[in-house]
Amino acid sequence: MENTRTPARKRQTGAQRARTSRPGTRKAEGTSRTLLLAAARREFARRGYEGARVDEIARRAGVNKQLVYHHFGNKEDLYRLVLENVYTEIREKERHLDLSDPDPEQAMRRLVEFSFDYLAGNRDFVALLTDENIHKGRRLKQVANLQPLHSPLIEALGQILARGAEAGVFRTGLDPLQVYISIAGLGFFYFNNIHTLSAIFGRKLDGREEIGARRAHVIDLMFHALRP
Amino acid sequence: MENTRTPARKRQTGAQRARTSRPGTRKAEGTSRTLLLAAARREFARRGYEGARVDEIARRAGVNKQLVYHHFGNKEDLYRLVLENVYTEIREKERHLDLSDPDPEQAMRRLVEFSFDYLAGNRDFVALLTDENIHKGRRLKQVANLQPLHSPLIEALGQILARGAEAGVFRTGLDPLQVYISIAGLGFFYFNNIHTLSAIFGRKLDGREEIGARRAHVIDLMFHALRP
Amino acid sequence: MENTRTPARKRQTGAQRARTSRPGTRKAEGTSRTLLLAAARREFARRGYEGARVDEIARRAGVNKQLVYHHFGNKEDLYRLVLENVYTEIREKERHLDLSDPDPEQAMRRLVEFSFDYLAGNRDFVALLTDENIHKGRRLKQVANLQPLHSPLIEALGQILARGAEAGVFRTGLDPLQVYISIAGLGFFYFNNIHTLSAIFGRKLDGREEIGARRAHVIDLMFHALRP
Amino acid sequence: MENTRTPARKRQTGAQRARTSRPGTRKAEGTSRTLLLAAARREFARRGYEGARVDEIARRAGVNKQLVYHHFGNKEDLYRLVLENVYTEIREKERHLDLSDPDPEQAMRRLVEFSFDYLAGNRDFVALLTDENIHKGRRLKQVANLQPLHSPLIEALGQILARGAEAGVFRTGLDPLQVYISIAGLGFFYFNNIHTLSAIFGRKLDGREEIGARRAHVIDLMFHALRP
DNA sequence: AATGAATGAGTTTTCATTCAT
DNA sequence: TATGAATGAAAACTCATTCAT
Repeated sequence: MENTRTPARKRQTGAQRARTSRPGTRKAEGTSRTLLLAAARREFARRGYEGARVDEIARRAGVNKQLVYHHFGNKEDLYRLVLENVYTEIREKERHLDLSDPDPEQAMRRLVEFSFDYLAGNRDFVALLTDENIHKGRRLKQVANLQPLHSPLIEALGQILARGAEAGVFRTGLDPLQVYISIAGLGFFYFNNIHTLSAIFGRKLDGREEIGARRAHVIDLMFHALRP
Repeated sequence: MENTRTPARKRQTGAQRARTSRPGTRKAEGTSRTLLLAAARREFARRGYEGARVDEIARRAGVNKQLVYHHFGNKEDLYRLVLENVYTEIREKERHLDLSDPDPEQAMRRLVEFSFDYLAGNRDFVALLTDENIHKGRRLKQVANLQPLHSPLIEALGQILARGAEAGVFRTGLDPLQVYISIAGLGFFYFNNIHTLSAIFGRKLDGREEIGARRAHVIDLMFHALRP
Repeated sequence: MENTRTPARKRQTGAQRARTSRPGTRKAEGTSRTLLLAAARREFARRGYEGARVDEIARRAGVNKQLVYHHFGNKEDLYRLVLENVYTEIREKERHLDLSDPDPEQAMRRLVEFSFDYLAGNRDFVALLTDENIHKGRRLKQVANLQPLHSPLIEALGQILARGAEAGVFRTGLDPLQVYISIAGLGFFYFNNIHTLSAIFGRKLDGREEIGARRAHVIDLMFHALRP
Repeated sequence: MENTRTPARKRQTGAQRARTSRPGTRKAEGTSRTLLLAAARREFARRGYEGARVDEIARRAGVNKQLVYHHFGNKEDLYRLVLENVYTEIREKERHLDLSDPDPEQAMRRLVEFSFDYLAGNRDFVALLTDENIHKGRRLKQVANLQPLHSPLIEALGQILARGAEAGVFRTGLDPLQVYISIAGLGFFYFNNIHTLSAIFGRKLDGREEIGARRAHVIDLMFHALRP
């Protein structure tokens, strides 16, 4: 009854070729590609992978739809690339995050604030992450070089906790991974579920003030939770 | 070009009518409807609204596709009904949750554990909630009788916090809503993002043991955070 | 611009229904499927697999294009089915061909005439066969139950040759398979290449008279070739 | 867009020289054109006109796709040129075929062998011819100077038959055109349908030995058929 | 002569939904 | 209540061709 849909000649045209572009040769070099990537990110974040429309991505980028296929091969490859970029971006940000402050509380505050502020400012990231999880992370797994991505962060967090414990400002016996997930979760859930939470509690949570209140609460909560 | 393909509340024909079935008339009374509802819930949770297929829902329920339309009108109405059911379900559970324990710490523990365990045991709920948020909660808003749904819970939580503060076991000045969101978020993020977190940290978090560790951490974290 | 279906030829189901209606079952039972199959056969024969248009097949069948996918899954599966049918058809015809005439010359004449006349009357078969060969028979190989298809025919031909040799009317030492291929080839090439041959020799070969001349020549040639 | 029939025709080489970093070397002279023509022939033969891809032709020739349009105008013109070349080629070969041997049997043998061997060695020709026929020879008709192409051959064959009849080695009353078609058909069908025949009879016919057997059979058959 | 970027016009395929029984 | 057949609208994707350099 069902049709065996064979992609058959899938091909990964364009995408590969376009990646090795040399700047300077053409003035519009990479422009349409960049525009498309940005539009794709937005569309995928807004509607999810299935809900996103290639047509709409092209329209938003202001270019012809076929360029999507020319540059990225197909919808799924484009999605994967967006995912990869989004992760690379946050990784870069994290890398530039100075957690080596001699004061462990200061370092911790910086981490918690960064985590919250990044999510607040990059709702696309939240949405993409979430949609990817609905699909069981299938596509993310196909993105290379991700495993060692956050490990340094966890390590840094472990050192902060250790230094804090030594200094007597943090309690001991905490798993850095769990703490990291908690820090992330306290902000993530708020932004991810901001619409249903608003609906259920009859209180629009998306305002500047409300977000500020949440931010304060998260910082406060974490610090109290880490006290010895 | 907006793709609002389905004129929102097109009609709630048939569906509503069918709900009030008279018992005793047919042996399979309500069966196909129930089967469809369960199948729909699973399919929507697994693939999101856009990714879900009406065909697949019917197939999973083992009935003819047309019955979907017969019982529920259309895909969106079915989705809304699933959403409503899912919320009604957790509301029921919460209602039966006894938070009136004279010991505020006991009551709090009960709430935190319930929150975590419910999410752990109802991944469908997590997924549906998340997908609904991707769509900005549009559909949830159309579900009636939801606003006052969780207010009692927030109230109860407020009382627990108050009693705990009075008893000197919790600190004061905490916004019950923020606390509630934190409790939920600490578990929700873990389950919602379990696939990407597993991929990124190279550690499968979906095992019984790992979930247990997370549960302990969440309880521990909350209690430390609430200490005076 | 798609096939704006004019109400005029929207469907002539009335006539069709009257033709194949069986009381008790569904009126249009299998009708659209049959119509599509016939249209597909024609379209594939006329344009080759790649040149054929699903749109056109549906238009010719007088049904909605999506029925193609409903009934056959996709273009390639439909093609495969057409191929299978075409082979089944000739197999049936061959099966009913009585080659057991005690007179081996009579039997041989029957075979040669049948072979030529079948190709003359089923240009679709010629075209489909040829297109399939351009694609290296890839699809035909996927059609089940084809290997033992013509073996009986070769066997029968072998017996005719043997009986003829015994009776002194045919020479000996002939490989039945080669003879079969020759018989088929003498007609096939003519019909397959009728257009280019006409162009090259400036003589339209597609007329009734020309075909008759070719037929006579083939029979004559084969009989002379088989003489002792 | 007119095409040049002379393969070695010189064209402007300024830009070309600029590209090949060594001004003065004309090694690439006309190369891309020739490469494209060869690639096109192969691609058209392998996939048919509709199945052939301009992209693939350029890729196989190792040049930019736009050169196809630069040199040949468009896909169809390129196809026509390939067709023309292919015919010119066989015409050249036939022209060099010495059929004036005083011994008519010798001349006939030469013709039959040439016909078979040419098809055996130029499968591209077989495929192109066949595809062209699927399209009813439309394009071939547009190729100039083809009508009188084979007439000399038919004439020569007529003379061979006449001399043979006179010498008592061939029978009389044979139409040279029919004989020619038979000679061609006996080989053509074998090569054209080699894949489906192999599939149907479960015997791979593409081996050196099998082809040799077919060759012997064809010669044998023709000579027996021509006997008085 | 040569190229990479871009595009218009299809083409297959998908999918929610309705029809007729 | 239940079903198989059919369909409209749109989706992803393809491909020959042109543009600008």
